[in-house]
Amino acid sequence: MYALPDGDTLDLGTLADSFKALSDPNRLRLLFELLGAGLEQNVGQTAGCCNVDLSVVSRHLAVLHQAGILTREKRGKAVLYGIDQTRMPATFRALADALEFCCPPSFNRIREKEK
Amino acid sequence: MYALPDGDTLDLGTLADSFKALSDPNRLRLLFELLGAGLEQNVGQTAGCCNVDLSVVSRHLAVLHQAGILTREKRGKAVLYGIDQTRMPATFRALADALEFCCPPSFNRIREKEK
DNA sequence: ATTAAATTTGCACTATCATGCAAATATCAT
DNA sequence: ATGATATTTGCATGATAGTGCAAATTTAAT
Repeated sequence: MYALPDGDTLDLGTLADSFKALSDPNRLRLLFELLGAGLEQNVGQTAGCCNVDLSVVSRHLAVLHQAGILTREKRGKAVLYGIDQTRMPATFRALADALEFCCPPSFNRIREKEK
Repeated sequence: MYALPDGDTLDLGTLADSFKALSDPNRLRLLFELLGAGLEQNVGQTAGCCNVDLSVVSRHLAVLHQAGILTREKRGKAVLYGIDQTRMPATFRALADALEFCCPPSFNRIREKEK
């Protein structure tokens, strides 16, 4: 559990799992596919972005859901995935802040000069 | 190459590599160690956060540097690592925006109702 | 009840990764 | 040069991950 400057608190294991879920190119393609669509899509529809077996897509989407990145909803015989907006946006922003405000203003500039 | 709403452009392979670098608990510990310090530290100093061999820490820090997350500077017989503020903060913010603004305002709320 | 459509699961295979230990390398101090 | 300190590299090992294919499962339609 890590406390961030803005008061947010991050669980390390959970965070690592989220990043692991995002560490595969095909999973990133699936995420951007859903981002571009702006709507929830079923497994077959999102599969268009990736040149892999449908079963692989199914597994990838499940991983992204498990990691809290996608929502999942059963709708008849289809399964709809969408962008989960509850956790990741805030997490990304907290990390951006942490990286930017951790160090003295001259931090990276000084390093550049010394190269 | 993906274009984001705010005009930023993301290379998928590079992004996947960054996330992969952040997908290991010990590497996250090292990152937060440096964040907490707020200063550049050498390998031995950062190693305190992780109960692993020093060689493992050395490799982890190298991975984080390769991924553009840490800066690396040789200083005498020591190697100093620090937070690299050039790319990741902007990337995290762009992703946060993309996730938040991709979908209609009611996106996740509707899903909740239907559960 | 059968059939069709969408998704998941089991299995096998290959590749990559995290780790520890020992040896090697680099740099500084004496 | 010798020795000390900091880091890296080679090697082996056990674990995990991405993938394709075939079979199983679930749900809707006829």
